Amino acid sequence: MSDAVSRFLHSWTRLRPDLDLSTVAAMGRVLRLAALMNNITEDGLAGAEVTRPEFEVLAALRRSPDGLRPRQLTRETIASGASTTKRLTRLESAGLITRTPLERDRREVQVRLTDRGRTLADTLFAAQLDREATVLAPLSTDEQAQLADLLARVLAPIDRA
Amino acid sequence: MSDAVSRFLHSWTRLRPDLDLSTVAAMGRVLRLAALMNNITEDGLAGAEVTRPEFEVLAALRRSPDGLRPRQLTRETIASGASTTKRLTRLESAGLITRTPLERDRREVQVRLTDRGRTLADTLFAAQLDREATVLAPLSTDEQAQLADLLARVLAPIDRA
DNA sequence: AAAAAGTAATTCACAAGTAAATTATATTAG
DNA sequence: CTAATATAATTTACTTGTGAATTACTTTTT
Repeated sequence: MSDAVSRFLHSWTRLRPDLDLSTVAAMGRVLRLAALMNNITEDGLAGAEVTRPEFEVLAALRRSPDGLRPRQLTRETIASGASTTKRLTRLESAGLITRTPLERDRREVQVRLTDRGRTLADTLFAAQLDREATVLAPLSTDEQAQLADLLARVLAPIDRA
Repeated sequence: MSDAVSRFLHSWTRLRPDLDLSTVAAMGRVLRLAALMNNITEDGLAGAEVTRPEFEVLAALRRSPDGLRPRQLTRETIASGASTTKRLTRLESAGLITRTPLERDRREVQVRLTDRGRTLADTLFAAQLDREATVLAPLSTDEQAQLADLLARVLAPIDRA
């Protein structure tokens, strides 16, 4: 395999034969694939009404029919609270979401997609699935499932709700 | 599996049974694991002399004994040129790297680790390997190799030098 | 050899992200 | 019940990242 990580590994093995580099082969590639996929997504969203992080907020809301609170969005998108507030302010003034204070606890806010927000989320999500399918094309359906399973086992302990 | 992505998938399947969500199981987890691993790395580097992106520059330089040019660092770290310049300026004034104009083409610059930079890179890299090993612990050595192999095949077409 | 085109690094102007402080509300302890 | 503590969202002050313009060359064309 001649990706950047295999060159990386080769250099390190020669320089530091004392180190156990076995994790780099897997984790280095996870990090690199994610960075490249994020670039591909951003290119695909060029000219769209929202950026990639904003799209991630829309996608999280799309699959929660009753909406979510900012705190949950922060966790789902792995961002800071401050950045969630900024994205919500931007999405609200673009007419893609609404924010309504909760009755039972007025510190909290319920965030919901507007109709326009839902339509946009659906359009962009379909395009995102296409981009992901293109990138994953080198693997068979079985292999993709195998990959998903291995990753799920790594994630389970560190990605608890 | 009860990670965030499996809940994500479950919701989407109910909402949009028309979509082919098979890619999300794998790619969604790649993106999520990378984001969580980056957080873990940043926590681990708290109090260190460099940030995670700066560490990535040091690591790329560490495995290139003759140094690299900014352009190559930009590609290796998947960043913008402007951001590479900023990081190099910062690392240079911290005494961790040197920048020397090349003889054969004076537009270019050779970036090299100082002794202190190399020592720091080695220390931080060893700690990074430990963190990665901890995260990957749910998988056997064989499974980690299998994961690496699947990812390498996805990366090969999109990660050419 | 001069002009035009191309390229590497940097600078500039601005956008996006975050930790820490603040505001508003709810919960717990005395 | 009041004071102290805790929590959610936001604001503030600042850091980091980036596209586009600039600078300093090098290469190609005529």
